[in-house]
Amino acid sequence: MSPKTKAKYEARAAIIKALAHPTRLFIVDQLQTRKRCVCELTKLIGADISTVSKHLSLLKSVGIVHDEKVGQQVFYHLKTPCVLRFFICVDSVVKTNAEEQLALLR
Amino acid sequence: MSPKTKAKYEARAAIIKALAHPTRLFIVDQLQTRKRCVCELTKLIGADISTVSKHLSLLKSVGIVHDEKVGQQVFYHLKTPCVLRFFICVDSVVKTNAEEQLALLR
DNA sequence: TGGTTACTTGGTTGTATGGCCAAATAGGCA
DNA sequence: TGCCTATTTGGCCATACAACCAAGTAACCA
Repeated sequence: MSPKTKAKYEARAAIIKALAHPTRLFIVDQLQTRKRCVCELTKLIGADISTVSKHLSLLKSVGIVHDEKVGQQVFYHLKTPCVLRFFICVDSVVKTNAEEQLALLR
Repeated sequence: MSPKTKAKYEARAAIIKALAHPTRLFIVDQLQTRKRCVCELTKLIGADISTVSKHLSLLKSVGIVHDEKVGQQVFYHLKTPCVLRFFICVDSVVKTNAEEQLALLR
């Protein structure tokens, strides 16, 4: 693989890696409808606020979300809604896997 | 997050995680046109064959690729081409990031 | 059967990640 | 100013990942 090709796939992988965590997927899903502050997401997720903050800053660093400070709160919103369409594909893979598992038991 | 919700996002994350590596993204891209054997992919990638084999087995374990033994060779093919569409979105994120970087320099 | 090729698996090592706690920063309000 | 709330950052620890090498398995061929 040439250095140029490698760089291309590394750039892509960095973004996909940012999505490759259950909590961050949940966050993206929650931001689908509207922007939310860190405190709200923290309540929904049920983890330490520092953990949630780090997940958000990772999503922000790769350009998936954007943040906006309003008073003391920081609101995050989804910058690239196209990632949501991917979930449909992912869910179809999950479903197919489950069906194949079932088929093996028959 | 309820245990059920958590399980849903964990299942999704496992699949996305499998894609979150430059080599595996390259493999998926290569399998887009046709199935390929491990030896061919190994040459294209330029890593140890054991490394490539492990990447393939990970992709297989989450249901993204499928393998087929023909003589001594094992051919892998893409089972879920919908993942390719995601790359378009990912590339748009990469592009937007680059443009924003440029804008900052102006 | 013995050797060669293709691939997988096990072992080891270094590095990255994710979680929490604690401390630092920043904005509002009394 | 001083306190309270919201958020980020640093430190620490446990776990997971990726790479290579070496050894094991499987199919073909002489």
